[in-house]
Amino acid sequence: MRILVVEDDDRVARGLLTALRHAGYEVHRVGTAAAALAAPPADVVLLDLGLPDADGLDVLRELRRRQGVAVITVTARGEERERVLGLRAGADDYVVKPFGTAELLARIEAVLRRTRTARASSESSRSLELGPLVLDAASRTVTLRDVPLSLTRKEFDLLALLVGRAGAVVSRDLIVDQVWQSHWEAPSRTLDTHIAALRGKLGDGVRIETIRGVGYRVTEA
Amino acid sequence: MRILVVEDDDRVARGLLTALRHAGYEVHRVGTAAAALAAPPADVVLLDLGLPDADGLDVLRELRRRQGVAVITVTARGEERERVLGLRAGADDYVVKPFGTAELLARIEAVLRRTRTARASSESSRSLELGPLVLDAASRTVTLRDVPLSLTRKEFDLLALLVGRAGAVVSRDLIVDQVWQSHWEAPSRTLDTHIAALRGKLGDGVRIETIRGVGYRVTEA
DNA sequence: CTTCGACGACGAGGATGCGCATGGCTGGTT
DNA sequence: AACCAGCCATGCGCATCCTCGTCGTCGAAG
Repeated sequence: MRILVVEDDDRVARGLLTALRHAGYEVHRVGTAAAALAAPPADVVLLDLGLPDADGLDVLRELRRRQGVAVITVTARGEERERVLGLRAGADDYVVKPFGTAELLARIEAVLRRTRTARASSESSRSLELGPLVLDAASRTVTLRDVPLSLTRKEFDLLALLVGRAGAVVSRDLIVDQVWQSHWEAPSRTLDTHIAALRGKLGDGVRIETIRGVGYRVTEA
Repeated sequence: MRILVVEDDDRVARGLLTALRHAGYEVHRVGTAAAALAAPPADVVLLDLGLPDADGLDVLRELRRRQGVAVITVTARGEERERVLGLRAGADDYVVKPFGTAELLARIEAVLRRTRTARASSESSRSLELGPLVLDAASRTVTLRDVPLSLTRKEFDLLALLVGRAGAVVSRDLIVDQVWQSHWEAPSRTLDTHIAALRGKLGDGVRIETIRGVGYRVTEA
């Protein structure tokens, strides 16, 4: 597993490299945004949002465009706005300075675990089918009986996850983990809302069953 | 087939090892509870409940937590209380000292026969079968003679546990431990209620026997 | 046969989890 | 600068499920 560290502070960077290499990763380090975009491909990018030569968010968006790379942002304490912007721009997770090695490694492993299936499937087929429903990951398009559907981002991610495990029950926890990163604790009706939206747009054609107390399951109608 | 013998008495242990090895089993022996839990995985554990360094029942419960291992308890004559407690804690069978080699081998084979299907299926697909009953863990679906059944959450968990150990007695305590975590103390008719619901939905086709004072056992009708 | 303990049947009460509608917020768009 | 689509939080209503008490019944032991 290769990790790219984008960090301008030499001291911080050196500590990171030592810890990560010690954990068995292959690590490269760059200090500028330009170098980050030019660096060899990695599986995970540790991105400091406080870079000198460019807005870290631009780097993040560009990295996000390249499929299959996971991004963890690094921000200084208190810069909550930066963190949120990072997540919205597509970061998979974040850590706040100062952070411990154990926490960082845990988050790296969690992100890798989350993105493994996505990465594996994105390298092989990239298109899912379930009866009259066809889902193309590359173009993020959905057709139902050859009629294109217009889904929002969350709706697409949610449907892709469910169709990817069609026939099996997908727990609410897992859905929140994958579609929304950072599993929030507070019970919320947000997931239900998106499920309802999907049911509305899919009409019949695909059934989304509720498994009370567990999660959801999609089956061919 | 690997057998783990947990026995502190050297003389008894030596006799067991000889007999079991002669019967063609691969046998390991430990003399303490701690060593038992640290030992390499086995298919059957012969557990002496009269251990010096810990309550044998604790060992039993921990072993039971590891799927696919069968446990036969060994107790001294007359310690009826121990035997019942052992069964309640999830033992598959028991022998009473002093016992003959023939009886022991017969019980081991019987236990292995009972648990084979459960072990094999748990390692391959996660779907359980018992005669006309098919239970799929991933989709949480149940069919009886190809007719889908609608079970509630507790009902499904309960049935899965029972079918997973089909043919063996599953103690009430163990059921409460697994299906409801945190064993409640107050005697309550909750478990009976769910058993009754299952019996109603399964009709014939599957028998759920009551073992008074111990637990339940499911068998093909 | 009697007695005792455990289980089965049943029926509320309460708890839980979900669907849905609404309103505020934010980032992107024209 | 104003607008708008998408997203998230909240609250209420409802259906379902779980729980638990009581009583009747049955099996086992003496």
